[in-house]
Amino acid sequence: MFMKVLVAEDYEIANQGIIKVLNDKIGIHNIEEAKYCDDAYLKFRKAHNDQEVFELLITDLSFREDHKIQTRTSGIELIKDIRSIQPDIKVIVYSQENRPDKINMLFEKLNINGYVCKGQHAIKELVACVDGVYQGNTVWPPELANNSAANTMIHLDDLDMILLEELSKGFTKKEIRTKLKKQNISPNGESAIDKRVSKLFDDFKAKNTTHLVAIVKDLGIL
Amino acid sequence: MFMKVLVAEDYEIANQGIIKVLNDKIGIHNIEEAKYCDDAYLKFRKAHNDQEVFELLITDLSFREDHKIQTRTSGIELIKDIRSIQPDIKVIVYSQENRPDKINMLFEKLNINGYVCKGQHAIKELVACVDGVYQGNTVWPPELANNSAANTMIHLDDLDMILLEELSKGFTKKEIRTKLKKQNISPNGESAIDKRVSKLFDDFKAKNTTHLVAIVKDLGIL
DNA sequence: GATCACATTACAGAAATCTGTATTGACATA
DNA sequence: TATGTCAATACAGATTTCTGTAATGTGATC
Repeated sequence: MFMKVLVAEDYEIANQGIIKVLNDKIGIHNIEEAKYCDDAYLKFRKAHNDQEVFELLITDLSFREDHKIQTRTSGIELIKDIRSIQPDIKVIVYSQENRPDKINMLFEKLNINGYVCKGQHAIKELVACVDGVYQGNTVWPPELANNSAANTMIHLDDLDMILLEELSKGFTKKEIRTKLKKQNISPNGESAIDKRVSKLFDDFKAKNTTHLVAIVKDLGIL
Repeated sequence: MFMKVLVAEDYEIANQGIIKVLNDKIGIHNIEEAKYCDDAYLKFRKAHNDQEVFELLITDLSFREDHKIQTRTSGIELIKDIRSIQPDIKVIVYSQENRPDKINMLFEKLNINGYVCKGQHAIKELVACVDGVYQGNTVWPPELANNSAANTMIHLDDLDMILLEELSKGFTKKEIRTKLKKQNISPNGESAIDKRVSKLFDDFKAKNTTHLVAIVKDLGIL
């Protein structure tokens, strides 16, 4: 089993809960906790420098902001930063998030190893997840495993994401086209962009750009 | 002090945490708990019918959905339903939400008596809040009390909310105008609507409708 | 009653959106 | 090589957005 684990979670109670589960149900005792992303990153760096690396990171996604100024404000940044130094570290996300698109994104873009939804059965799920990840598996939350949601999901490529992002920032399609040309991203023709956006309308059943952005915001894609 | 309290919160751990605080720190022992809004409503109704009314409701805002089909899915509906039967019941919201606009809305529209943010100092805040509410005060979370945020906040009236809502659903301004006329909501002239939306652009520093909707979605106003 | 401030309304025009059709080029397959 | 498919592109138009100006109405104040 994992020998050394880092837990990043800002709510003290949840943090202690995770540690207790790792202790009692799995028998992991070498655990460090952090209430802030930056704090977690520092502990990770120290362990890495001391050649006593963490084998598993369990982290929340959203960290409440308070008086302490943080350079990292979300678990996503934390994961990216840590993985850039130690690519083989296993990562389990423990979060409130239950939107399929977003969870899917975590597995696809960040290559996380497991996901546990905060909720009524979090303890059982967490134990199963840690076990599974230790055995080298990718552990999806039960709500999404074998679920058509992940398969029938609308696939958005980088250009789609750029378009959604820029549109939500209020840029016109002409402005976006100019930006794309500057950055040598193709396609960047007028009609190609129009068609892409129209396809997004179809995918999300949106009536117009405003509706589209509202929908993807609700889905948590943006 | 309050003699009978109803706690609605879907996470068992948090639920127990609230009860423990009420027990240990305030000395309230007649407490009922509910993990679902509907369940909370039923317990409320039963107590009301039995003439053993609750004096205080402590509720979360968001309730995770699971296999049980619920008619009420948010604390907001629960509060409205309960207040429609027993208008003088005191209500404290205990939630993750930390967006000033939304919290402000709870006080203004729902007339809640207190608000406690889930977080690092929730215990202390909850105790102070229950005390304050018992003394007849309205208790804002410390982050917002005496804070300019509440005062400098952009004031949105019903029409503003309708416009934001309809725009986010992808309706054109012409369609919205027609709707407003049908429902006898004024103003509903072309230019009045245009001007309202333009004012929203100014308020939220939005470039266009799409940008506006993205901003208010991020702020949680929609 | 006169005046001022303010909100609603009407109208108008430039810009952007959205939806078509038609053409071109790249690529895989027979 | 020939063919079919798909994406990118060009172009066009009808609709909507967004921003002005000007006219009208309403309510408060002197």
